[in-house]
Amino acid sequence: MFQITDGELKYLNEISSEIKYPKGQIIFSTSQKANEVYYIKSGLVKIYRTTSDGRQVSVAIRYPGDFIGLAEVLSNINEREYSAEAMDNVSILIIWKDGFKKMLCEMPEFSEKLIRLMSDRLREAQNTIYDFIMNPIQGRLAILLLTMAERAGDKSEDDIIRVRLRVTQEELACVIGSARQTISSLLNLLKEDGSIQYEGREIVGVNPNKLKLWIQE
Amino acid sequence: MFQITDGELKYLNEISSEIKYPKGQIIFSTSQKANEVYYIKSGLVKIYRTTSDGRQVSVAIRYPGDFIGLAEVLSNINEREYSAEAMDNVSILIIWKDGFKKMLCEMPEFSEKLIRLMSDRLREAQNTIYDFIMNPIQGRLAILLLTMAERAGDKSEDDIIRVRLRVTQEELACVIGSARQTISSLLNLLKEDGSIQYEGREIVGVNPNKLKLWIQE
DNA sequence: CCTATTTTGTCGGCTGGATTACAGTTTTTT
DNA sequence: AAAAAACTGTAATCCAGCCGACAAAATAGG
Repeated sequence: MFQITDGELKYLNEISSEIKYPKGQIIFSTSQKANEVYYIKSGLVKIYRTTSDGRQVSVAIRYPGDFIGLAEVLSNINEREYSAEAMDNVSILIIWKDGFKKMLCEMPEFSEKLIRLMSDRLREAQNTIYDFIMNPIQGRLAILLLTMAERAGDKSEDDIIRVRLRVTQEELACVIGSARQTISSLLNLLKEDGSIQYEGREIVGVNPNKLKLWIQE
Repeated sequence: MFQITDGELKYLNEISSEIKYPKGQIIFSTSQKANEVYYIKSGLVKIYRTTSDGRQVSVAIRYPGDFIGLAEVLSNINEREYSAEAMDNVSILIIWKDGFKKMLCEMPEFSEKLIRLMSDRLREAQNTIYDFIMNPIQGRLAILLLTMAERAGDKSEDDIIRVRLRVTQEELACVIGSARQTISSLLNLLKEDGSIQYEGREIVGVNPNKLKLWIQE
């Protein structure tokens, strides 16, 4: 998928400043002015909206190497539609709109790549919609854990992916539109089944092949 | 949102050929080669995938003025991930990949607009995900009818939107991930309520304000 | 115009998963 | 180290909405 080149990263570094957000900190939130985009150097970020009755609904999780806050800036929308929060200690480059747009003009290959990036994200979002329709909760959870592991973990020699996912059940529930208690039982089910290695409050390994058995295709 | 200029349309006409598809005809389908994009001149098109057990799941509906088949071409994917079917009698321009990419190079403003288009679509898809999590079936149905009316209907002097939506309940069910029978009762409920005007098998008018009362925000 | 096919209405039964409730556990704060 | 706060496990209850079944209506096709 999308990979930034060294040259592009160098350019980015010049026009941006690096900020570190501790776990739980809000990076931007709904209806703020959308004057900048961000590039994640390390850590996980959740994109979500808070509903009128106070619940959170997440529509995506972003990983190191991802841009966030792009959609509003590229659509020329003034206000953020979603909020972003650090799920970890996160290190981020903040890039002002004008600088970013200038970069797009000066580096046409980057601009081309950005079309591909947005296109990839659209396909990803459509697949999420598809998965929501097709899969009951276990399936959605399996898909989520699988993608999180693939993007945040290291493949080891056997086909188990080693990770260190410190995510609360509440957070998982928000992403797949479910209740915390349901996640609790399901995680233990997946653990028994050997689909995931789940120690204390941390997921430390997932077995993709076993997990996939839970997913409706 | 995205609007094509006369100049762009003229260019498109030169590099494309027009095809008419009767209702029900498949325009492209999953795992075919993705060598072209399409521009809808008239009619509605559903983007969907057929599941292993034969059901259809729709992830979007596209309207006149929309491109379809873009994501695979822009992501440089070889095979279609979704299928497209004419929901009406549809008139479409078919534009070959090479011609389209050439157009992107020759018309940089168009290329810029395309980024905005993909960005709009991503936001739209994210909102769909949000709505799926937040809304029970009535809400999703209300949202669907509202967007269909807004995009395929004409606003009349009062705030009722006049449309002519000949869509089966089955098709609506596929889009919101529900069962046909449920749609049947809900449509009649919305009709009684005055949210929609529903005669025979056709939706001929919707009242946005009343419909919105069914939607969780 | 008659027949075959597709679409719609309706109605119980059944169930996945939300909700409520509370106790136990781990982490953070003081 | 104690107290507070945040997170997790489990169990009982309840209901939105899926499913199956079938009759009625509309459309299409010959």
